[in-house]
Amino acid sequence: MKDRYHHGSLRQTLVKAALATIREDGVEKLSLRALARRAGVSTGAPYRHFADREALIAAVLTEGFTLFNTTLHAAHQQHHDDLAAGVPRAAIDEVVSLGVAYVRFAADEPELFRLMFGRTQPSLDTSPELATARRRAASFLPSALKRAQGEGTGAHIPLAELVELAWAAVHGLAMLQLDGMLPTKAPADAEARATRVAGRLGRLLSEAAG
Amino acid sequence: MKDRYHHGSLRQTLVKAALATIREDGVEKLSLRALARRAGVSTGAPYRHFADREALIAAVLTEGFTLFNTTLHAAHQQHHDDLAAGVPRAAIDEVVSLGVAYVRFAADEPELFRLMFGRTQPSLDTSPELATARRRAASFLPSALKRAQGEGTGAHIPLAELVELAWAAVHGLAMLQLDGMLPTKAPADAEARATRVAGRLGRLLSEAAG
DNA sequence: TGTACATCAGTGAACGCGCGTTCACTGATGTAC
DNA sequence: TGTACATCAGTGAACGCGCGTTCACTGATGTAC
Repeated sequence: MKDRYHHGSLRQTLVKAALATIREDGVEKLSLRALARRAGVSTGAPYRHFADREALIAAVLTEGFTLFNTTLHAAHQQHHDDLAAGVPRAAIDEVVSLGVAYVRFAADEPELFRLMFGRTQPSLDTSPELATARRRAASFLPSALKRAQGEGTGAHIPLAELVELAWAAVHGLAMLQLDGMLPTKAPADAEARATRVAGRLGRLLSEAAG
Repeated sequence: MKDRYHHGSLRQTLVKAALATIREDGVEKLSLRALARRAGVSTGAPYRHFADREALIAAVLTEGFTLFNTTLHAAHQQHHDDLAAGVPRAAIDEVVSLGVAYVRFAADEPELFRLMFGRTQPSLDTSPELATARRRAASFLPSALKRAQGEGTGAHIPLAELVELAWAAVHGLAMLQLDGMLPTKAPADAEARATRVAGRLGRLLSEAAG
């Protein structure tokens, strides 16, 4: 594989290598030359597969949102049976799970998360796959919250407002932890805090409804 | 001033120019060479005042937190009289004002805010002024929330938990708006949303207390 | 008040670096006959 | 099945860039006498 003139799957290899580099050093450090080196390929090779650096980043971003969506979807699935069975408070529990999964993803993938939710070059949003993945990521919380309203939780608050509040809380927690603004000794602390905050918010919303 | 061999206040000029550059293009684009050019001074001159690029950034960061603290302090002051007079709900109103001021600052100073709350080089935290300014910034919300608890709002929730929740919500809102994740047509939208979310959170906490 | 001198701020050329991107090329692959 | 040829992936040298940082220097400033 290393010796062949034609690599065979360079595009994929480059995206993987880019992901690894970003995980290690962040996007700023990502360079096509270093990437080519890492992939064992010449300087010009990446340009066969990506128009420029931005295009490569867009591909990584898409990959990132796909991973994120997988995580959130797993959190959703966890509650699938309870939801189907109409177990009381199943939906608000789902919201909490989504929140915890969100924060956990940020903690597990700090650089990727920062890239995904950082300053967005407008040029990056030309890719339709990326737009789709982005939209899907933004859909989990609203639909779970809508279900929660069906259970009566926060039913008196407009859905859009509920989404703003919950998303902000979860996103802020993720960010503050990434930035070390909250005292976090162990990774377990992050998880515990996410559970605590999401749970608290869920309870506040439930109480207010009753 | 431009013609003199000795600039006279180059250090200050450089920090100002750095702030301006960051506002325009973000930290990544900040280069000492460009800065020297902007200040009308030779390439080597900045090194009279800053050991390296990092040191300059630390100075800008300190400036940034000072501005931030001024904003938050103003929001606090606005409620000073009501607090002193023991007006009911004065403290929770103060919390809401702080939240709105926080989000407004982020909207007004997107790049600076990103820098302040972004990935922190450990090397940046050697400056004691910066550490002080950081600590002060982190103190407004906790002390206002403590006063709110005195009024009964969220009194049954541990203060630390209250701080986590409120800070996360406010910080997340600021970040999501910066990143364009929330539909924001006008700057006024940002302000309105901040008021809405902070107000909602305040009400949830008050209701839960009653 | 005037002079010598130390101090220190700013100069500008230079070093070395890694980058993004291009381009004429080479070598492998697959397809038409 | 074998051959000619088009296609396309990867090569590696080259261009031009801006950067951080250093250093021997020059010119201004202030201080001691």
